[in-house]
Amino acid sequence: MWLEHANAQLAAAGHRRGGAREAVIELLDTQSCALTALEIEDALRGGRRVGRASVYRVLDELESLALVSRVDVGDGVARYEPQRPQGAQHHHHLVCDGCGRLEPFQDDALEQAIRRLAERVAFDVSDHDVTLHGSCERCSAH
Amino acid sequence: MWLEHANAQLAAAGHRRGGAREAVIELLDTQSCALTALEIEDALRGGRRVGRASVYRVLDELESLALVSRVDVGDGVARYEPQRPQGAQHHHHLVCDGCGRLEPFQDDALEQAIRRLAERVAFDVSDHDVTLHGSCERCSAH
DNA sequence: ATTCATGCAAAGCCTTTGCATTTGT
DNA sequence: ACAAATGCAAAGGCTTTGCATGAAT
Repeated sequence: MWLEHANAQLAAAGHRRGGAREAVIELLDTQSCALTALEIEDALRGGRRVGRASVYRVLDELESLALVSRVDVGDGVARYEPQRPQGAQHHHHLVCDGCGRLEPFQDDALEQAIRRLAERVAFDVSDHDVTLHGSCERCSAH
Repeated sequence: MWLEHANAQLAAAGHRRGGAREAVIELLDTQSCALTALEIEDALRGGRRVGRASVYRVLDELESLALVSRVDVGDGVARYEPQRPQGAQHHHHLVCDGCGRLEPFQDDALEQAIRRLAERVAFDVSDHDVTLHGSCERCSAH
């Protein structure tokens, strides 16, 4: 679904197809949460190897077409995840400051609060990120 | 107010006083929004000069005592701002993706949504960040 | 006198860029 | 054939670390 959407958008934007980009898109399509560039490179180690620079370049293209969103949870590493059409599977993240675990969540009340907020500020808001920091179940046990 | 609080906490944690840290704390105390390490270093160029490494080390100490909070708006640079007691002046950020301008905002409905959300998730939530991306008035004009 | 705080320079890490090569159309 | 896509290596930028010096108690 997202894969087809992404390919269509890329074609419409006048991009040629290429093996590296195809591999990155196929991988992202199977993910529900965010991956770092390095994780993507590693995950592709088995199949179609993709150079690190290409991973970054592909992610950059995809981001500029709003096909992926960049997530920054504050550890200095950028993460990327598919941005599905019509906001499907739109979510935010819980980050465990103990072990680094990343977990997605959805919350309608939060989204509504943000929509209302976006209307009253001077900015033309196009996107938003919410990150909850804390300790996951496992780390809290200690 | 925050300055005193910060110094008290540092003393309680067994830290000695030092010129570099004092300078950083005094600067942060006058700020209402987040600064990068480099901005802090530059701002102190006139008075008590502080080495870059010291800026980072001081910020790190302050963060681990929850005296500052680290804000990451997605441009790959860490920003720091005083975390005042009792959540005073607690706010989040609007980021202009055009010019990089950073603007704080407060919203009670948003905070309430996050409080409720924090109760129903498996994590022990200690903190949260909200970033709205978009275009500021000036950039939207073009 | 000890031990912590600081500064400088070097090292690290993620990310971007330059350039030659390969690949798609 | 032409231009875009890719890979490698080098360069960049922010942040951290090592080590010697200075300051606080």
